Amino acid sequence: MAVVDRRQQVLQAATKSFSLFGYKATTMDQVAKIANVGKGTIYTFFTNKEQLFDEILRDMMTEMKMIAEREIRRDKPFFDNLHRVLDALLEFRSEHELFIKLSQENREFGTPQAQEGLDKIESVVLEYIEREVELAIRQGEIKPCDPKIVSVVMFRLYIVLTAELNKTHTPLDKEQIKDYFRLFLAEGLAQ
Amino acid sequence: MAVVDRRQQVLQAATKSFSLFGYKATTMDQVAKIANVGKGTIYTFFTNKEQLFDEILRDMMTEMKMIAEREIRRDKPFFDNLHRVLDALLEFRSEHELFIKLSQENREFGTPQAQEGLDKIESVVLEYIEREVELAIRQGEIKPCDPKIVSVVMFRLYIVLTAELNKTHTPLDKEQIKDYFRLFLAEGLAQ
DNA sequence: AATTGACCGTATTAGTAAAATGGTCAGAAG
DNA sequence: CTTCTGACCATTTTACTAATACGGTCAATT
Repeated sequence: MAVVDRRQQVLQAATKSFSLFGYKATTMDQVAKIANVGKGTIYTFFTNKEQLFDEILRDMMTEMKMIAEREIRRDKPFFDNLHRVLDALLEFRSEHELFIKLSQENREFGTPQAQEGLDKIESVVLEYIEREVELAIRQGEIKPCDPKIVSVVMFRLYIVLTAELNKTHTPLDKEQIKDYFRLFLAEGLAQ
Repeated sequence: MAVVDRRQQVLQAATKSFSLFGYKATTMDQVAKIANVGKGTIYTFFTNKEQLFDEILRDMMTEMKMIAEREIRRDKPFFDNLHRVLDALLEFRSEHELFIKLSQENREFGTPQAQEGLDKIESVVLEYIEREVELAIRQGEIKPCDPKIVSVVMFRLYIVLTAELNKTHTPLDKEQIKDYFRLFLAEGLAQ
């Protein structure tokens, strides 16, 4: 069995366990067991638990970035691109599971590593959105505004529509999420 | 000293303590001391700590409702009223202090009573916004949409602009908050 | 050379005694 | 008699300690 395979096995097992049980409740013994690997093997690829977690987050963000890049057409309007990226991201439930589990762990236990992980994801996503918003402003596609504020609002709107709303409301389907994104961000409520 | 005065003293002292230290860190001995009252006196007006807390929340919500009612002119447009109410509410820092302390307590310690209190406030506010949004839809002032979703989004937008943003951004002043409220809710970003 | 799991020191949890807190009420104050 | 109070009680929370679990290592094994 090649080296890459074992490394990948560990990575997959850890991703599964972090998504299922969160950071704290995931033990290295457990990861080794799921990966069908001796515990020591993990430490030939990753210096420690935190670094393993970090690598998973990095991979997740890389994949999300790839999804976004793949959907963005520079010749198309900003809101077209936004909806296409949104659409593609909404298909990737696996990324969301880890994100949602970390949110939950952070709320319930306040695990610092969960908080740090979420902050890292958020800052990367916000940076990305911010650059796109800046571009859209320069190209006159959207009104002049502070990209920092707009990116935060867009991100929170995404969280509200995909996750928070589900506590009191039946979950929205993909089309509804996109419709409300358009309503609030593009058109506004006013008749 | 009249009965009402003592009751009011207790209420004021408790509000102060809850706002300053949160629910859990507020002891009945402390409230009695601040109010210059024997501990037993508190229990002549309030059955227990939770009920005292509840009454304070109720008072707070009543005052917020009064502020809203005072600003709403039924003959004026929806967004006019929205901005006037927002403006008036943003002036009342005292209400916000308790709200912000409870948010913090909930995040840091997960005190159940803090969570319950916040939920209560949220549900009352959401109900209020929902009714207003329904009315605005019926009068054709805003586009047809689910009032439940719109009220949640409006509430979260308020939280983001007044509180969450301050972690990474210099706090917005009242005018900026109103501007962004208009931008996202009324007009939309699209040129 | 790559892999492993028993092993080590430290961090977390469970268990318990001590302290603090919510709530009561007999008696003091008016 | 009515109002108010703080010492008192039962229960919860905290501080301390012993037991367990965990992250990480490395000599032995494949």
